Amino acid sequence: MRCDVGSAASSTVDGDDKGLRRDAAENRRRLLDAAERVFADLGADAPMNEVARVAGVGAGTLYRRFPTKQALVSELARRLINEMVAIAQSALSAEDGSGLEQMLYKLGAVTASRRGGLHRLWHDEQTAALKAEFREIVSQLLVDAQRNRRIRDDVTSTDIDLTMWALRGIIETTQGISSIAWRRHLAVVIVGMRPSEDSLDEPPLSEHLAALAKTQQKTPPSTA
Amino acid sequence: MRCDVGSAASSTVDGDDKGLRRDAAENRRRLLDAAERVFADLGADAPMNEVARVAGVGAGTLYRRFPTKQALVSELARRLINEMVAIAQSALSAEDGSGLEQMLYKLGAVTASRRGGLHRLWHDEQTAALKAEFREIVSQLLVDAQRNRRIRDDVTSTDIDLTMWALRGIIETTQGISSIAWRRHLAVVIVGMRPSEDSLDEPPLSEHLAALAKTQQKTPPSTA
Amino acid sequence: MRCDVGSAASSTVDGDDKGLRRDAAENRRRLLDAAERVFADLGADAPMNEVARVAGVGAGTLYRRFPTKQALVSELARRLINEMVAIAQSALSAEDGSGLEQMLYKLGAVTASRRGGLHRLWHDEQTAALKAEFREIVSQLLVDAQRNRRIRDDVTSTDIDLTMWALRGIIETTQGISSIAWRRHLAVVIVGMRPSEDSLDEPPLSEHLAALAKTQQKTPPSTA
Amino acid sequence: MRCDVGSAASSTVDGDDKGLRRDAAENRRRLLDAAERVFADLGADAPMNEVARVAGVGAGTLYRRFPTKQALVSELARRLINEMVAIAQSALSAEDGSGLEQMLYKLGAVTASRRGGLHRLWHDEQTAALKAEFREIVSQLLVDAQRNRRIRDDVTSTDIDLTMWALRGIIETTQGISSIAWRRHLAVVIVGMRPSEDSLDEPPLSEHLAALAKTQQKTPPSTA
DNA sequence: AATGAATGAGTGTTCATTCAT
DNA sequence: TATGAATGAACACTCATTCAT
Repeated sequence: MRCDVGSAASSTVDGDDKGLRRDAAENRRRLLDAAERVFADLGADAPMNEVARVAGVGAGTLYRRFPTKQALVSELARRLINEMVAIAQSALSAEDGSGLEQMLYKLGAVTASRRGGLHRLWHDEQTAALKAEFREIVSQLLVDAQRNRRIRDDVTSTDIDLTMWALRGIIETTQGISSIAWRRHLAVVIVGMRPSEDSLDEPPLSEHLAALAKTQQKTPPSTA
Repeated sequence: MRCDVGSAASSTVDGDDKGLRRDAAENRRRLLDAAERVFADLGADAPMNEVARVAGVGAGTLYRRFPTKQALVSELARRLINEMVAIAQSALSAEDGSGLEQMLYKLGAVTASRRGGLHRLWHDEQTAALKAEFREIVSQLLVDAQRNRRIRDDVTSTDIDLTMWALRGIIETTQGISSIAWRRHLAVVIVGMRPSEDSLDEPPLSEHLAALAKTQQKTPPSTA
Repeated sequence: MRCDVGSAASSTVDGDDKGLRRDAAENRRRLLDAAERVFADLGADAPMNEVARVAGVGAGTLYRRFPTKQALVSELARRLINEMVAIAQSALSAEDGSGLEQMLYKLGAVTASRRGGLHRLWHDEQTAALKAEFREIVSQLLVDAQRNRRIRDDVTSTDIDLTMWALRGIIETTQGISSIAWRRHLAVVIVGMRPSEDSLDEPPLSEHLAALAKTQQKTPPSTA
Repeated sequence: MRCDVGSAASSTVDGDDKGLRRDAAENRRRLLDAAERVFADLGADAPMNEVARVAGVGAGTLYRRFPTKQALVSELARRLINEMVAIAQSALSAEDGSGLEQMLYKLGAVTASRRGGLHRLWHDEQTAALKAEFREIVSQLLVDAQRNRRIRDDVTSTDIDLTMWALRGIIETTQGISSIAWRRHLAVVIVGMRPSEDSLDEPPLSEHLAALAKTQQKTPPSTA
């Protein structure tokens, strides 16, 4: 029951093909799609030659478009986060505060269709601005959900981050077993975030980070 | 004097050194400890030579004990699951039904301390028997928790699997940022599993798998 | 309309653009100038694409004019020797026998301004005729200098060759350190060539070559 | 009439094989000799694989001994300068002031036997200390020669540097034509350095460098 | 005719694995 | 039996050259 989604990857949200001749632009898209599939199937350390082969071009062409493997991976990250931003934005139109939940389900689906080694993508430096944009929208969705009493007040937007990373963990583990196992976990998590009398006994990640930042301000940076 | 014990899986944490001379057994342990540290520090594609170096032996000795890198990694998986079994067993002694929750927190801590790329270990064929043993205990813990009204009745043991995989996803992503971020998520999940009036709108993974198994029985296996 | 003029070598500095449309001729000159600059800056293994880029043309245009990199390099050699011939000719007008010395200083300056990896150019087959022309003039200059008692009689024109190669060695080594270090060595060499009582204890290169030629006549050529 | 001197390279002056097993030490020497021959035949950008092939080992063995190509080249440089130092030292024993001249002839012979791409070796950073040692000895030889009236007083030790670089230029150009052509040029240069009434009209390199250093002290370094 | 995108063999380098000592 | 040197198949990346537009 292998599911080579394949063409689903083509409908992405990126506009950086400007300034390229037609065939070059098409090649660029072909390369990115191939990379997505190859990294999905073989993991993040799949050979660049394999990406080129699947895209049906020579290695040189791949390197003409993406000067290093890292650049290719970064571009995949950018495409992914672009998609995430678009999903989050479209969730803003929900009027009953359910936008956050809608978004999470859609993000899970997108992540599952990009089964590949997306581990380190989140921390890619190149996408900082995009991630900030994404977080901004998530914050709005969260406030909206809380105002509508769908999500408890002590949930923070870092909890949404954790949830996405959690779903990724499940998706990676259940590859080839079930492509929707993550939905069950998300259902549990959403119930856990609903207003209730049970207290959340752990502080949110944001507090850890704040504490960490404060520590680093006091101690002189080790420059290592 | 090959030591491919394989199915002889016992529930001791490090019980497979029997049949080896004392020094050889110690060598074996040293190698596994070194591998754990090296994979944690350098990632799963750390060189075998580095493992040997840290263990203080020659590469040949490492390969005498573990004939391939995969064998070494599998053995790490076995050790990890052994530890998980031990943790689960010790949680059985809780009398108020909180054993499941205790276990999850402890498993998270163990996973976080094994930061290395243990992604695919869960599906390692060699550990099937151990995993069955682990699942058996988890089932008991779950029943116990449900009998004590700490966990809602429609939670299944596959939900515990999902939770562990979710924690792994978070741990991998937050490496170097926070070593306890996963605890917050676990708190949310546990609240989500508490008896409540909110329904879980998604079927558990076990149902997917059952459906899948039924399908595969009908279709002749593709032998691929 | 290939332009492999080859043996039609004239003594003009840039005379091989005849038969090309005006713009093509200009393109050709632009390419050669670009190549000179690029090889000077980046060394002899600078990429052809860089040459094209600096020339402001596409790679295809470069390859239309010079079918291989070697062809481009050979043409640079031809240009250089053309320049050398011109310098030698203009030195013929000195009336006091100092033409040879003037020429050597000017050749050094030209070589220093072509810092690029022009090592093997001297032996390029394409320039044999030009080199013969150059040697002819050098012989005249040498005779003139000897007649004027500026150069001792046992100096041969191969000594002038050696001197030029020596200057090239210095120029290559002192690149970026000093662009005129070679002048000092040339001054020493010229003093060494002045009539004096000190004997030159080594036979000139011409004798080695004569001996070599005689040997090869006896032994049948190995056809390898 | 190719002359694969070959084994002449083995009698070098280096003692860095200590701490290696016998076979490894032999391999190391084999690799250096092979590198010398390969770089001589194919130029400095000969493939590392070719060096390994000629040495009769795998690529990995070459890289075990020399972690980068640069390291291999540097080691060749070190061996060469070591030899030069030894030659210079042995020239110190001449009692009539002819040591400098003896040294130059011997250095020429050594350079000619290392026909390969020795261009950049002289400026290799790793050998600064060795070069200082060499220069120190050359200074002594020069003073000695001047005291014995064999060399004029306005010759400086940078003139000896220039002479060596000049010989290298000749040797590279005359490869395969004559292996001793450089001797004639050296004879001319030595006569040019003998005490005479002809003045050297150019300042020595040392003055250029001093001027350059002074300039750089005044202008703030451009950090480029 | 000019362009520059595409090609693919080749380069330096790494690392799982083998084997002589 | 333990060692670590040797191996050679990859891998990321480059560049001379070709060819569709």
